[in-house]
Amino acid sequence: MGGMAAQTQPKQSEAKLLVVEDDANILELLSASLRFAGFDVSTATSGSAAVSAAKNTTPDLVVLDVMLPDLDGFEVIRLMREGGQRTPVVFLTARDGTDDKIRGLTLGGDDYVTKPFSLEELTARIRAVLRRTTQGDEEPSRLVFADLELDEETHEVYRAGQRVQLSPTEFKLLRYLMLNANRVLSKAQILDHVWKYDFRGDDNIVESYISYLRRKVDNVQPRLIHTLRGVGYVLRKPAV
Amino acid sequence: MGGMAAQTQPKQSEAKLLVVEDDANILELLSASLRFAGFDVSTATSGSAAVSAAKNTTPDLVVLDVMLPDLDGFEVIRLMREGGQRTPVVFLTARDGTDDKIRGLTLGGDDYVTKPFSLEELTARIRAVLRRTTQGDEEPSRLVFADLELDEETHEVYRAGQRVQLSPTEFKLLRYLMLNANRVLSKAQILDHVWKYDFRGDDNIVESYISYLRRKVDNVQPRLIHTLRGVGYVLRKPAV
DNA sequence: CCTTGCCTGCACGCTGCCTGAAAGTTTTCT
DNA sequence: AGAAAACTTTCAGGCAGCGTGCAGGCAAGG
Repeated sequence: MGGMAAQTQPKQSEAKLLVVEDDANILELLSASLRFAGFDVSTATSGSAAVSAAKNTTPDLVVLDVMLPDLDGFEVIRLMREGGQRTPVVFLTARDGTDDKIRGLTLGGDDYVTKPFSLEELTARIRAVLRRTTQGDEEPSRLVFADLELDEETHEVYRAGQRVQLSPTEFKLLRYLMLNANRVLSKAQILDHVWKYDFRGDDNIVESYISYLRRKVDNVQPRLIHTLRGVGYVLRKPAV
Repeated sequence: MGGMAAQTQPKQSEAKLLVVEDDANILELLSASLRFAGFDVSTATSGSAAVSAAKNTTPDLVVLDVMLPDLDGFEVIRLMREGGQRTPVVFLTARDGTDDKIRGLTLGGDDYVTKPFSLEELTARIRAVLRRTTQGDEEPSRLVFADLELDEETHEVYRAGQRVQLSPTEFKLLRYLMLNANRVLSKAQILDHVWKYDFRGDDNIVESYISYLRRKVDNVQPRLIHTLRGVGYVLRKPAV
């Protein structure tokens, strides 16, 4: 089921990202999918390379693994900002026990995501940080499709004006559907984006969550979540 | 239905700050978060640099480490004021010894914070000093959300008109929640802002204090402190 | 009619969260 | 200074919500 599926994410983008990660597999995963999402991505595989890359390319945001072979993430940031750069950061951190270093990562409008993460989650954080730190631009945090509304900041969801409570996975799935409204998404694609990259389960879980979502947010007319047998799912208004 | 969208950081000011600190990590911590809080921050890493920076940039307030490699903080202030500047100061000081000298200086409307400090505490002091020294501005010292009131100067808290006694940490946590009302705060974020930067404990302490706060200030309807499982906490009026 | 893919109820185990209580620390009082 | 009180931090038990797999049933398409 692995395959990475191509699609152009709608908007918010053209932002320049610098992705810093020493694990080649994860770096490839990240740069490929962030490019598809519409970002202008450059990469580095060490802290010192990251610092000089940041000087040359002046990215709008840095995706930065805190655990690097040479410098750690904090040093990288300090050096970058010593040079007068105010670049916001989304840190990548390991989730394991001895995570002493996981302090101060949310300061200055920055944020972090723990490994393993889902691409949905990472891109959501990136969007949120860009929204916060890019002034004047005022990218809305509220996704709207038909009478369905989802607020990325407050995690509130409404259908036909009614508040609906969603679990974290339900929320991520719905956000992914809404960001890709009118686009058909295969189960493999959904699994690749909404579930963590180390998930080794079965497609059926997507069916389950589609089912949950239908019960909670698609129990009124018009139906918005549609099944395309043998192909996937799509969020769209019924055919005219 | 939905909440009121878009809030910007409590940015009380756009006030110009000069931050003087020789430890690179702490300087980065301070400048990043004070900038995000809406201040216009410039920095210096030595006493002599601070004096000339103060002459050039004429800050509204100086955040000043008393222990510096060349001059100490008192010298810095003396030189600055010899030049006719009467800039207010928030000192950063180690917990031991020289308290006496500082006590004297707080009489002029200045204040001090002992290391290690929490960002909540530092920004609260900065706001308080600016409030005192900036005339006419009339920044209120009283935070109000629904029937919850918190006075930053007297440290009094009321819920539904009833006086409530809070411990220092409870007070700081509630103030942080109120300053960020309607914004979802992760436990990591709360830890980063409300607890001292050298705290090496775990998230559970945030849960404990949320629990204490609920018992003291959120034991009546409507409930204002809400848990978002897997995401964080938020202070808001219940959904419509 | 049969095949294939999808839907959904159910059950199990896990995770995140809440809270009481104990231990450790700081502050206040005498 | 010593004792008492207040506060902070940790630990552990309990609980509800959640993620996941399974299996029986249903619908669509040939």
